[in-house]
Amino acid sequence: MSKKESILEASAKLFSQKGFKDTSISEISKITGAAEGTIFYHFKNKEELFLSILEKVKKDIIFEFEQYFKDATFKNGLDMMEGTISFYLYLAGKMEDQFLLLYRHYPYELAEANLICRGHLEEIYNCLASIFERAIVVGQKDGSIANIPARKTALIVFSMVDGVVRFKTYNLYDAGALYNELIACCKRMLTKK
Amino acid sequence: MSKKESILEASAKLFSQKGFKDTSISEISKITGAAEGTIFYHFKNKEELFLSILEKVKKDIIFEFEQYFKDATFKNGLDMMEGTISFYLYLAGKMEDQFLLLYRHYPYELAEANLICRGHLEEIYNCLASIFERAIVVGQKDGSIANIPARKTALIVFSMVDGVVRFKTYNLYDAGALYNELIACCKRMLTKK
DNA sequence: AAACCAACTGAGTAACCGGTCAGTTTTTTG
DNA sequence: CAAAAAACTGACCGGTTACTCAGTTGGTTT
Repeated sequence: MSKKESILEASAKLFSQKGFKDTSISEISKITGAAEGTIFYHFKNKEELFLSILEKVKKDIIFEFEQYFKDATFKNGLDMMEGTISFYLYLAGKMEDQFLLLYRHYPYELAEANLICRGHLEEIYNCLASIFERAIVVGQKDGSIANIPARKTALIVFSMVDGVVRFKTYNLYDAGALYNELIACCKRMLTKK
Repeated sequence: MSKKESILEASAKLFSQKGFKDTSISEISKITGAAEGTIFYHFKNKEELFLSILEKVKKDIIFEFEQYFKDATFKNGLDMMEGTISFYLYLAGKMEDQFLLLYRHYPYELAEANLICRGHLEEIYNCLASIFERAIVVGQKDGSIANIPARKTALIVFSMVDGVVRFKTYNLYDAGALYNELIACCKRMLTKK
């Protein structure tokens, strides 16, 4: 692995686990074995290093969902929603560090001043919301999901699933223990009476 | 207002809006007009200043809910749940700074090392989860809510509502625009088929 | 072998950080 | 009013921060 790659990898982990401000360049230098100067040779400054990491997170998340839907088949829209939630929870575990980065405040604070950062975040959330929305639209066509506002309901399902993942992140509750109930709640929410 | 109170007020706002690490003692000093030494006269160190703020947040949130339930009357458990969600969203707006503080990572990181911090957080979340749970239990007795696991479902409703508030906090979606749909989703989730 | 160049180095810098402390001012008490 | 206590001050300190830059390295081209 090149020095640049190892800098990206190490700082992604540190930014996720400790936060942007709490991660110093000297720490990244020590872990990677690269001199501090090397870090600034590859990245103009600390902020640009962060943006490179965020861009990778965006690409990785979108890629993973694309791969999942490429091979997956569903009985109907409701089944597709169950699969989506299930995969989201799986991914939040597999890509724990990347998700943690998105649960921190720094990206959203930076997004207020930096258009590139804002663009990455909007792409990520738009992609995720659209995935949930698509399942609802499909389900409404095949009759497995009730006639409810697709986009708004998608956002609520998304925030529900994401909320459970966050609780786990903060060590408040175990998302795994809530899995069955989460799916059951979601089904009651989406199906016809 | 005493110097100590103005230090607490100003630093609560700054810790919420900028984060713990990004708020310097000199900044608190400038805003309050208190000398830096005065801050350390009233609070042993920066961490203890934070704990004082967190304790106040805990007391305020619990007090607000107590006040609400003291005067409120509900038709049944489902109505109680609607009132609870509604009040939670109202409170998240009214006490925006205090909620923002709880959405940051610092409290949870500190909680891993500091038992007092952990205690405050557990009290807050336990209180909130119990409020949602109580509405479900009441609803199951009067028949307005289906026979579903009360505690687990309460956690899911809580994380759903909280997730929507967070999205608003991050300027991703407007929680207000989702209000009607949130209540509708919750009703479908809780009522019998 | 000489010239070239991207990759890399780490000592150095100015700014800032949380925290201390000896001393001053204000308030309370006897 | 005087003495004691509490509140307050800001210069000062050692340590850390992001970032710079003059110089070195090692592989490729001519």
